[in-house]
Amino acid sequence: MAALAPLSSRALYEEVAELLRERIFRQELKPGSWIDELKLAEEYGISRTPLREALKVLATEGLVTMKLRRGAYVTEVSERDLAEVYHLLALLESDAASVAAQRASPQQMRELQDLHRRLAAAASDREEFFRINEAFHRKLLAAADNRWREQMVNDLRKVMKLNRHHSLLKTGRIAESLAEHEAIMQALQQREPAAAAERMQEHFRNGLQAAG
Amino acid sequence: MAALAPLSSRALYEEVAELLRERIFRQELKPGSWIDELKLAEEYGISRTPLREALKVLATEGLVTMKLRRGAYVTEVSERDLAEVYHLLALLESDAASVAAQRASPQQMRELQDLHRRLAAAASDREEFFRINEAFHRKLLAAADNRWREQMVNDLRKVMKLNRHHSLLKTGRIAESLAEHEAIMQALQQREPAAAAERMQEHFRNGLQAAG
DNA sequence: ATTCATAATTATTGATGCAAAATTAAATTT
DNA sequence: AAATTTAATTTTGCATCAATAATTATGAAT
Repeated sequence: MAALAPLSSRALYEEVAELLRERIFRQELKPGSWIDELKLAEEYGISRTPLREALKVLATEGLVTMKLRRGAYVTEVSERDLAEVYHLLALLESDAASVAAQRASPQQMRELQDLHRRLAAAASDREEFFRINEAFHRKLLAAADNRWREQMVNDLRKVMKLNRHHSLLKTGRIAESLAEHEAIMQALQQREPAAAAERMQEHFRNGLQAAG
Repeated sequence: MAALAPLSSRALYEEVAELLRERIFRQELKPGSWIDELKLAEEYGISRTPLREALKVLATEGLVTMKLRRGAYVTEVSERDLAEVYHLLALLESDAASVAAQRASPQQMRELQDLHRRLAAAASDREEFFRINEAFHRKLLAAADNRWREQMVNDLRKVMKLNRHHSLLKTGRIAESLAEHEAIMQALQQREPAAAAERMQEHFRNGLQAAG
C-alpha cells in the first residue's frame, strides 16, 4: 500500500510501466499469468487509468498480451520465439559492429578498447564480467549511431529477458567469449567492417550454443 | 460527429489507433503538429480515455511523441531518421531474403515466383506495380518466417510513411527495379542465401538513391 | 513601448463511476 | 450424479469528473 515516489519527471504511466517491466523480468509476474489490474492499482496506490495505459505500452513492446475482454497476460515466449529474437539480435549487433568499424570516432574506439581491457581483467568475477560485457555491447551500439537500431535492440533484449535461461553466457564460456571479444576488437581497430560483423556473428553463434 | 462503427471485434482503443495511423500517414495530421484530444474525441464520438490509450500505443510505435504535461505530437522524422530506418529495412529484408532462400517451402517459392511474374506484367501500371511490389516483399518476409522481424519491419515501414517522399520507387525506376527483382528471384530459386541477401541490399541501395 | 508579474483560461493527468461481458457459483433438470 | 440452465460475482472497457500544471491574456511598472 506504499504510495509511489512522487516523481513528476515522468508521467505516472511511464513510472508504472518501468515497475511492471522489472517485475516481469524477475519473474515475479510469471509468463502466461493474468495481470490483476485492481490488485496492482491498490498495491501501488494509484487508479486503474495510468495502470491500464502502462499495460498497453507493455503490450506494444511485446511484454504483455492483451486479450479482448479478458485483460492483460504476461507474454509467454516459446523456445522458437527466443531463437527468432536471438537471430535478429545477432543480425543487428553484427551490423552495428560493421558500421562502428567504419564510423566510430577515435574517442569511441578508445572507450571500447578500455571496456575490452576491463572485461579481460574481470574474467574471474562472473558478475562484473557480465556487467562490463553488457556495457561493451551498449557502447558498440552507440558507436554505430542509429537510434532506431538501439531502440530495437533494447526491445528485443527485453523479450529475451522474459525467459529464465536468457543468460547469453554460461559459466565455462567466459574464456572463449573473451577471445571472441578480442577478435571483434581487433577488427574494429583495423577498421574492417566485414570482419567485425563476421566476428560478432560468430560470437552470437557460440553464445546460443551455450545457452540452448 | 458520426459515431464509430460498433465493431466489438477489436477494443476501441485499437480501432482508434488504426484510424489515427491512417490520418497520420495521409498527412492529415502533420508531422510536428499537436494532437487535440478533445477535438478528436468529439469527432469520433468517444471519450478521451480510449483515445489516450491509442495515443500511447502510437507513441510506443514511434508515430507520435508524448511530451510531459503537453500532450501528444505527431513525430517529425528527419532526413537522418529516414536514412537510419532505411538502413535497417535493407538489413532486415536482405536477411529475410537469405533465410527465405534457405527455408522457403516449394509452395512459398511458387507464390513468390507468381507475384514476380505479375510484377513484370504490371510494369506499365504504376499503381498496380506498387501494390504487387509490396505484396512480394510481404510474402518474402512471411517466407523467412520470423514474426519478430515481420513486426519490426512493419513498424519501420510505418516510420518511413511519416515522410512525404517515402516512395521507395520513383517513376523511371520501374524497369531497373524489375531487373533487381529478377536477380533476387533467381537467387531465391537457386537457393543461394548469400546471393539473395546481396541482391536485396543492392535493390535497397538503388531505391534510396532514387528516393533521396 | 517593453518587460515583468499576476490572473484567467485551457489542457493534461489521474481518479471515480457505471454498464456490459465474462467467469464462477448455484440450482434445477434429466 | 452429471449436465445444462440460471443467477451472482467479478472484471473489463469506456465515460465522466476533479485537480494540477501550462498557456494565454491582462494589467502594472520601469
